[in-house]
Amino acid sequence: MTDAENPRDYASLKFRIAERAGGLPRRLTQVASYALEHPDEIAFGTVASIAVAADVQPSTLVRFAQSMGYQGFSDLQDVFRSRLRDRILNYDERLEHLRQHDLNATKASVIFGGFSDAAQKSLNDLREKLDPAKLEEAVEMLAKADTIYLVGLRRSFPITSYMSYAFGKLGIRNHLIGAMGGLAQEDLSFATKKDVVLAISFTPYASETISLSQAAHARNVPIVAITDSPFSPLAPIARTWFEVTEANFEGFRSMAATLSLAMTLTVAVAERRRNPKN
Amino acid sequence: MTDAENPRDYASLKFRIAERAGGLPRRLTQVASYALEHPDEIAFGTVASIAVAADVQPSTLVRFAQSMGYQGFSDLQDVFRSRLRDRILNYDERLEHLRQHDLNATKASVIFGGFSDAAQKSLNDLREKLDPAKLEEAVEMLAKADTIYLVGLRRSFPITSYMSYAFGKLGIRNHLIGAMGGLAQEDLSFATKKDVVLAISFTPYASETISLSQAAHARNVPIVAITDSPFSPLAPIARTWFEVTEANFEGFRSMAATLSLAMTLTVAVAERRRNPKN
DNA sequence: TTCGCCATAGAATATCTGTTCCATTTTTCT
DNA sequence: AGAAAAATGGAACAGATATTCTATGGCGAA
Repeated sequence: MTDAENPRDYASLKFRIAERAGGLPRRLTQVASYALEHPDEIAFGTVASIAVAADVQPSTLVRFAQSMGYQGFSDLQDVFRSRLRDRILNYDERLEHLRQHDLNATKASVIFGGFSDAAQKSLNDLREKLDPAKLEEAVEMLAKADTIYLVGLRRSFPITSYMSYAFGKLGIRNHLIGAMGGLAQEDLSFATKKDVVLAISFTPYASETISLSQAAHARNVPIVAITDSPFSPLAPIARTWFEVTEANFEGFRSMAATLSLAMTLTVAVAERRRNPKN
Repeated sequence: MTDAENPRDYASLKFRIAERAGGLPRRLTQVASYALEHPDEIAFGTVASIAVAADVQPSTLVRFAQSMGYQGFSDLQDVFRSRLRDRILNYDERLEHLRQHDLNATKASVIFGGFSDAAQKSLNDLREKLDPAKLEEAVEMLAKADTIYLVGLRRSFPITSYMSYAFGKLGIRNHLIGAMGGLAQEDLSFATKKDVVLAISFTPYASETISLSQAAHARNVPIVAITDSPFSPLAPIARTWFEVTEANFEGFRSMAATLSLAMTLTVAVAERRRNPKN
């Protein structure tokens, strides 16, 4: 079985694992998937600790290593360690690697680079200017809300739909407005001043998002907004609002920063509800 | 001596070593300089092997670790290892870290930092391992498709809903499956081999996404998949698939990398349709 | 010098580590 | 359904590991 030649670098090993995993016994498959998912654990852990984490017997780990063609677990572990060594050590090589990639870069991979850059830049921007006090205020409002109404259309809809999903999982009552049905108006008209509207809209502001928010505002429903400019129609009516300017590539704006903020609000609100005040 | 709180991250430790190295006994100074010069030896080696390499006694290494405020060598070694494992810091570690530098860090802003780090890391990971050839193949398939069926539920739904929106704006015929209505099966059953299914699913794979994709595959509809492991049920049925592993913070996975890839596919497909072949 | 103190070397030790082995269960094939 | 083969769990074991301990060496102060 030991093919005499077995992978000494992580990439080949990963390939071999993926290749053989199909025809492997149950427990060994379990190890295989754990290994690919937690390579760092394999690199630094001990047989015992990994066994616990992967929920198998220590002996299974050894058998797995052997079935991949190694003499024992330690042998296989070396490969996982080499991955970490190489990664940090050759930072220069990494740049070189990127530069080479650029040479035979396809159109699509250039686009990917562009979007990734835009995402990174957006994240860095928001990190610099996000005001913790405002964040705190928004979390407080949302945590106290009876029901959270999520308003976002078009480009913002993925954000609100994510929040709705996450809030749902966390057991926080929420209402996703303007999904598909179209009868958004109806839903939002139930909102009272004990609820909170979280409105998300960017240039060019979807008119429905704005009119819905304004209507809610007219009925004294407090509003938290995420938007991209002090001139946004959401700014004047929101009790607190965040300015998030996403970088764009070829006219397509990133959503990374907004999403990061959305996740933060979601989790922080859940956290606040668990231990209020503080 | 043990200052009760001693560095748990490499940067702070490095600083402390440099700071104290001056007033240290001969042998300990020797260890200090060796440690700073060969950090990965410390991370990977054993007390015995490092002792030989640094030309000191094993016990000296232990004394060094203790003089830096750690309980023993293993304790100090953990810090050197943390440098290599690019794990996202968890909430407690982050709080601890910020306590020293940034005093007015609120709970929510700590969370925001965590999500931003997770997003950045995910993007970097994907940048390194995304294969341009695969990307090209997927773009080609999608560009030739009659209709693109977008399949993604739960956590993946924001992604597909974004793509549906963007494709729509670009005039590319697409069908968003499993939105809200629930009659997803119906929609997808119209797909033929001239269409393409773009399926997105991550652990734990939403059963409906999987069964829909399998049904389409059985009818010879080509599939492009975005998933997180070679063991994903989407991998074997997809004609081409992308492995995207998002970093997570406190159990909530980032979506930044997936989104970046999704935007790339969208724009690249539109581009390809405008100038085909190329 | 002589004393006292700290640093060091190196052996001793108790713990932990990877590996092996065998009985038991599960799967496969006839 | 029964027999053979494979896979698994769990304990046993030999070797390696980090740490502790003690004797020795070096150095400054009186």
